[in-house]
Amino acid sequence: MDLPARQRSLREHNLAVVMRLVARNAPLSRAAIAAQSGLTRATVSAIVDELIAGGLVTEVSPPPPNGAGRPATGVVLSGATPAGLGMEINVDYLAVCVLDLAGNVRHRAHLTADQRGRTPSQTWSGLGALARAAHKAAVAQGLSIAGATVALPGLVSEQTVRIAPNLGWTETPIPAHIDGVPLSGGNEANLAALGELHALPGSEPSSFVYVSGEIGIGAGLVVNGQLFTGTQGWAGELGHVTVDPAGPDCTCGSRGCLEQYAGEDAIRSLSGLPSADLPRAAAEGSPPVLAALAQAGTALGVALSSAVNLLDLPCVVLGSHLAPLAPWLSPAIEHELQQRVLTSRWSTLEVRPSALGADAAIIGAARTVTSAIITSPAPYLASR
Amino acid sequence: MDLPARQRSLREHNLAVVMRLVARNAPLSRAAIAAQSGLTRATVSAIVDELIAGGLVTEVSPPPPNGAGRPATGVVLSGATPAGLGMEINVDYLAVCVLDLAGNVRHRAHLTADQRGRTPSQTWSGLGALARAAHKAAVAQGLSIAGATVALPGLVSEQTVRIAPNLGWTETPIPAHIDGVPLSGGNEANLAALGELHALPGSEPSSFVYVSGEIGIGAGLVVNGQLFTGTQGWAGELGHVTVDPAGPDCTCGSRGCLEQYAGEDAIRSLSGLPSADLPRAAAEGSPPVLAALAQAGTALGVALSSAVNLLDLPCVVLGSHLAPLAPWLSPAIEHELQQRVLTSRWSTLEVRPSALGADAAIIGAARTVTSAIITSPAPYLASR
DNA sequence: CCATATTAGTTCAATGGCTAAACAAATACC
DNA sequence: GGTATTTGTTTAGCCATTGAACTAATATGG
Repeated sequence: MDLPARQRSLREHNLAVVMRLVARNAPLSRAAIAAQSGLTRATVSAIVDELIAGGLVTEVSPPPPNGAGRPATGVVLSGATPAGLGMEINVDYLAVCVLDLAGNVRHRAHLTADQRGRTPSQTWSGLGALARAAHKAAVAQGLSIAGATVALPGLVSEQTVRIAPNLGWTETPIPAHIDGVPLSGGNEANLAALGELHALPGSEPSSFVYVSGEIGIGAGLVVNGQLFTGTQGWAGELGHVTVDPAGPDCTCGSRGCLEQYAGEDAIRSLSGLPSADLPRAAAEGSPPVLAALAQAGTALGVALSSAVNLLDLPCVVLGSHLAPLAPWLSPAIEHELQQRVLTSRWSTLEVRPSALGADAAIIGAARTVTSAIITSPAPYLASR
Repeated sequence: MDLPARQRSLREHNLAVVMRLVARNAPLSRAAIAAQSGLTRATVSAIVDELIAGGLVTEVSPPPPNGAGRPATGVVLSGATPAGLGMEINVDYLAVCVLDLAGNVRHRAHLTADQRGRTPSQTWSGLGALARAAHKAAVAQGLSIAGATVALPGLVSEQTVRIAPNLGWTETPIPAHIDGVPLSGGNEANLAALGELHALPGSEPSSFVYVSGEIGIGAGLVVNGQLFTGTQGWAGELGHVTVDPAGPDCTCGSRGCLEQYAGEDAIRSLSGLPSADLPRAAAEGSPPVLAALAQAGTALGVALSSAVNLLDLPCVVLGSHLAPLAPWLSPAIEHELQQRVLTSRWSTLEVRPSALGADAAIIGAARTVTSAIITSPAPYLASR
């Protein structure tokens, strides 16, 4: 339902306008902020003072003068106070990072540990230990953790993991707090897509399908800079798009699903080398591995073409275990996209590997915390 | 880019809050609007006065008193001034309707005429004649047409029809005005989905994939009450989702596309009865037609399962030529959805025929005009 | 070196939209 | 007829933004 606008709504909205401008273009002088926002210099001055008092922005030394007039003071996002804690529970590892408001990773930890034989409670406990260490490190750097988000390999809604097949989890509650910090959870592919979005240089592309490939395959969908999650947050199940209706049975109960062709186990099975280091074998030119990757690429291309036809997304980002395999998967993917996407004659379809690699999910998770403050600074300021 | 908030922004926002409440729940007293919006009675009174002065709402007689206290005056959307003109160019017909602010169809006209042998200029001219007659009829009823939208069977972006294969159009500009009224254009499936959205009783479901089936197949995607159009407005190309990667060649250059299985020509070809009245033959139990519909339903189910897995949409609405065939298509569609959609165990997937039938696109098109006024009344008020 | 032009940032009074409280209007009930 | 209740209006105060004026800090030309 719509919220009524009040006098205070003006200041809240314009705090966010200024924060977003500074986040995109720092350093920016007050006069430049005024010019770009359309607010007056008087208003911007008052807003910047409020943000400085709240520890969200800071001033930097002016650049060398390049003309007549008073030198400008630069305003940048502060690296000094609020930070976001991003975490990931995956099949083979737990990971955490602390991201400050300016987007710098201030702490990072990774624990290789098989989660498959452990109860959810044991896993949350292990993650809690990493979180405590991260929290401590952040405080030692003068940061305060404003919130935490954990990336999970499954369907997540209403603070519950509905199913994470590769962890063996069903209807598992996500704790409300971790080490005293408010905690929320999200799907790994969605959070990794958010991380990728912010790692892109400057402008384009801000629409893409991020493919997260492990045993299962998921996708994070970003449309014009916004994550698309569907009705209940369950969009992006690329791994269960039908490649061939009469294809092999899938664990989901269907047949011919993409993950039966391009999931990690499927590629190993296709190559006949169950324990191969796939990127290494591909780089060495192993014929069965190259053949398996070409087949997987074709299947990915078919499924991604359907995704692009439905969603109008001009770019495919290959993440997780698919990222190091991108050189061998991309040709087949691109070929299928070119053949099967109706709009390929008007817009160039691009396939590229993840810029953030294995850190995409934890950075994207931390980003949900910092982005919330940038997008809506007023609640944070009010809570101090 | 974000717009700065100004003093006037408060009134603009709250005009829209009130309009939206009245649109959803008319009639509503000023006191009820205040209670539901969170604004004070004093503010609501001033806002309603401004809307009444602008001809956007009107007062109705109070209902019978049912307790102590002054009787309330009801506020409803006005049927008396602004209206939207919705139009459709389809292969076999042109259609127009005039929709008032309260959602009533005040004029409707349909002209059966094959557009396939005509130039775009001839088609625009024919549509212009219908528009003039509709405009005249609206004025005679005391309405003024605030804007016009035309539904087209193809890809539309930047006031241009990029391609409409079944009309034979390529890079065809949409005129800026029609009979002196500002004109914009949109994809038929998208506009029909908007029409369906507003035809739903009360609340659920506000997320669905509307399947528009003619020779080609398109889809309008509605997620939590919002139309999803993708990066450039080209989302929803369901007809070119791959059903079988090795299937028959498609005119788009791909193979195994859904419209080769479930398009109107494809169903006729499958049944071996090229000129059959499909709904009638199905009702009479014609074996080749029933077999063809079962196959088409299976193919629709495979493609729609992929769409639902990707988009998290719990409902399928069958429109255009598929609507009267729904009783025979739905069983196979539902079967495939149940088998192939990962989330089918948590949410009930529904298949149903269009509520608006052949009028979905023209009503949805007119709705873009009236919805813009309800959602943002301030520009309309300022222009009077 | 000084006066002028220019740009950045601050100060101040006016404006308008919302609010809370008080008031007026119109009913039901005892 | 008096009191309670609900609806709708009036009024003065508050606050966030604005435009104009002012102050601060530089470059440039005579």
